[in-house]
Amino acid sequence: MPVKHNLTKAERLHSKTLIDKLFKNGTRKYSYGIIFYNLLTDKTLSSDQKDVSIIVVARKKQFKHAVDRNRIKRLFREAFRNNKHILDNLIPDDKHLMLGMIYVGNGLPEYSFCFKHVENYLTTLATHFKNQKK
RNA sequence: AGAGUGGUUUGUUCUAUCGCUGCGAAGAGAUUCGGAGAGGAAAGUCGGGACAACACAGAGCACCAUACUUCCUAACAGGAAGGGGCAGGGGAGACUCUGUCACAGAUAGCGUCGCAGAAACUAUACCGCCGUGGAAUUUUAUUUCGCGGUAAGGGUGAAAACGUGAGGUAAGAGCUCACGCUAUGAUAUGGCAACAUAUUGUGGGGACAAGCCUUAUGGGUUGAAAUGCCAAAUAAACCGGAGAGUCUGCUUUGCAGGCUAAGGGUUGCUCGUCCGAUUCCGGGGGGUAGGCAGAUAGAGGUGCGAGGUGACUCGCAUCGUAGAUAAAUGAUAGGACACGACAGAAUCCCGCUUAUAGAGCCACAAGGAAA
RNA sequence: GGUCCCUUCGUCUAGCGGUUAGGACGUCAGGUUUUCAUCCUGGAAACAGCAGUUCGAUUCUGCUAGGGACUA
Repeated sequence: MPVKHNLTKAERLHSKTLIDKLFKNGTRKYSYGIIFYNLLTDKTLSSDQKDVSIIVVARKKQFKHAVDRNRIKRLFREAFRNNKHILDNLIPDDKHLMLGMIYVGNGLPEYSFCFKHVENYLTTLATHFKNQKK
């Protein structure tokens, strides 16, 4: 069975209040120049979103050119798109998972780098949810 | 021959799979199909507009901008052509070529010109030059102390009352004259004009206006986080300041009306003007932070023809060309070549400035190294 | 997106076009002390960059770079 690799608008975080909540209350993890945030909320708060939604951040102070910021966001979105099947059917039905990624590494990342670290993070999250279900 | 510098034009491409944002079609829907999808600078936000909101009887002041002329443009601190200055080159010369210039006014006024120097602005007397009075030395003469004249010579400085020659004088001086330089007025000729040339009159110490300023011209303020509509939500909380006087009517408290006035508007100030008691102004707090419009066909591009020295304008034909809202162009695999620079739309447009690998074209050529 | 402001020793700051660019803290050297601290003396150390105006620019003007503030 082929896995779907879509990334629609509903899977991207765009509400300002939810973003503020994520970066204020979310659990934080740092690895290899990437800061990950995740937060589970009730689905009623974000009715138009799907089960999982993400946001990618590249700081303007660190990356002066808009070209570089766009590139980083695209690479991380691509990495998430190709790895999000790991979390399929693991989120509770009444909950909604928000993910945030801030890239603070030096220089522009390679795609293989992004792919590897996003995959690692998602698998750790997946094992965490599996344990919770049991 | 090549490396280099400056200007200008251009600014990788093909196939497959997965994926993103609008649009169109089909479908009850999930979804499927078709087609479109960053730049010459999208950047800086330096000018100017379009558009929108608010304001606007009027006058004065302040503030800001511009500054050789004519033209182009919707407009501009932009552009074109011309004029002038400066620098450099060529030429025996007449002259010519190239580059560059924020290029109105210093004879409206104020201010500044450090150090050095005698003196730095109604100029100045340190040395020197000349005249003259006194003293010393035995006289010619020299030295010295005063008074007066002088800007030729000296040295200082970025800058010291125009240069050369003659006259003139005690010595000198545009003090006078000739020639020249320069400022300005008048006339004539050429040019739309800036200006140029000629004749003639008057005059002669600067510099700085990217110091204040003067003159002329122009400028209402704020910018898509503007603005309009819908939905949701709420607070007439609290603090500070001002809430005065007088007249009339009703039935005492009080209420209503008029006048002056506090206050407010006139988007900097003053006058003026308008509003002016169910209070006004300021601070501060609470809620919401979603959607639609604005928003992509426009001072549009391309080609041809005509006009103009040119910027540009006119006519005809033709093209359909991003529209997101945490924000769309990416990833993987495989080829081609020069191995891909600067760099990503956020209301739109015109300019300017800055960045830019490689390739094409044009111009420039100093010094060094190698053969 | 828009409107503005600021860059001076290592840090915080003064600076009327002509200055040896001043001060404080820090730093270095010497002295004082048995030694350290304090104290005393002395030194090094800066105008963000590039052009223009001017006899002369940290100061005035333009461009570039960096930093900051405000704005529903």
